[in-house]
Amino acid sequence: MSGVNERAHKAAHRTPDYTSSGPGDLSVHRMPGHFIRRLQQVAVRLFGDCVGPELTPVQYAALCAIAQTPGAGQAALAALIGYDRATIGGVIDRLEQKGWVARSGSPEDRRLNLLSITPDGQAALARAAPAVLAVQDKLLEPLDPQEREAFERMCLKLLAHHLG
Amino acid sequence: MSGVNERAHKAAHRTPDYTSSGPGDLSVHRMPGHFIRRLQQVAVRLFGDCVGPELTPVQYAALCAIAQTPGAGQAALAALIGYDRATIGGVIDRLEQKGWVARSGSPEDRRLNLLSITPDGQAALARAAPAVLAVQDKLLEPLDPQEREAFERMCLKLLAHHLG
DNA sequence: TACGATCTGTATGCATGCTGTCAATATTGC
DNA sequence: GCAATATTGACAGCATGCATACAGATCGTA
Repeated sequence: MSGVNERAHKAAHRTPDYTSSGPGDLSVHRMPGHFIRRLQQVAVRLFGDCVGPELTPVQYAALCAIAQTPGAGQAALAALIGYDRATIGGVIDRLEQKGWVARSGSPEDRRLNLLSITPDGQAALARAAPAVLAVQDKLLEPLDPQEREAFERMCLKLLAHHLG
Repeated sequence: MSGVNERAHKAAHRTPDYTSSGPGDLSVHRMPGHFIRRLQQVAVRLFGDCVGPELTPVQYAALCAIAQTPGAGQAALAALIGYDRATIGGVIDRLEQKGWVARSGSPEDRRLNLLSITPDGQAALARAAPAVLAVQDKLLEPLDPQEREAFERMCLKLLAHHLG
């Protein structure tokens, strides 16, 4: 195990939650919102462990979306992956700084920053893809195939309800 | 619907994901890690909508843990709810600034900041509790009782595997 | 008892994330 | 054609989160 998020991880080892909390527990440890928070924490740590520090989950999602939707503006990109317009700016900044993404103005609409992936960006994406897929597998590792299918189906159901 | 996270929420409405993405989609929209990320986003937005801006999810969890574990230091508190030692400091700062939490040194171990909840903090906690419970319910609203049980069980299974 | 290992809180730096605001630019209604 | 409106990207501000490093304090042990 790498040192990513070592403190929070070690900390979690010291709590008895998640393995034996009793039915009378009214604290945060019984709340789905807290589960999701901790799962997000786990997923980010796994991503760092498997993919490495050169690409964050957010940057991967953005790079992926840019590759699949060439010529989109920042707002359109944010819409695609559910980010905020204010957040995506900094993400693109960092991807641009690495030379993986290029901004170019649009002649038709001078407000837009048309985004495109560079060859280096393509290479980085291809390099990271296997590890990213491995993360998804490790994440759901303790679930059997039926449970995985059910988990993903319920996640999609929740997202469709709250976002759709 | 309140205006919390309006931009990302409106953005999400414009994407066809989560309702009709085809089986050949290799993008981020098929990845459990991305689902969890979006669910976390939804949960935070629901929390803001139901509880209000005076208490964040993180602050609620911390306040809750302090109320249940009086006399714990910051590191112990962080371990209880899975935060980082470096993060909890700022959270406590803000709770202390609101007058809901008090720091006091320990005579036995002068490194420790013993944490305790104030009467105002107790009141804030009691005020927020119903809304926080409502958030959990709204979050899993689209799932029937069996699905909710299964979802929570699988979350706990995942967390026990990755943290335990 | 001295000393090294460990623990605690803090500070810094980086990366998300969201709110509110703003200027520039398009679009629409009249 | 022009005024009201909407959209876009940028910026400031606040709140997580984590890695790293540091100083003070404690603990285990030789």
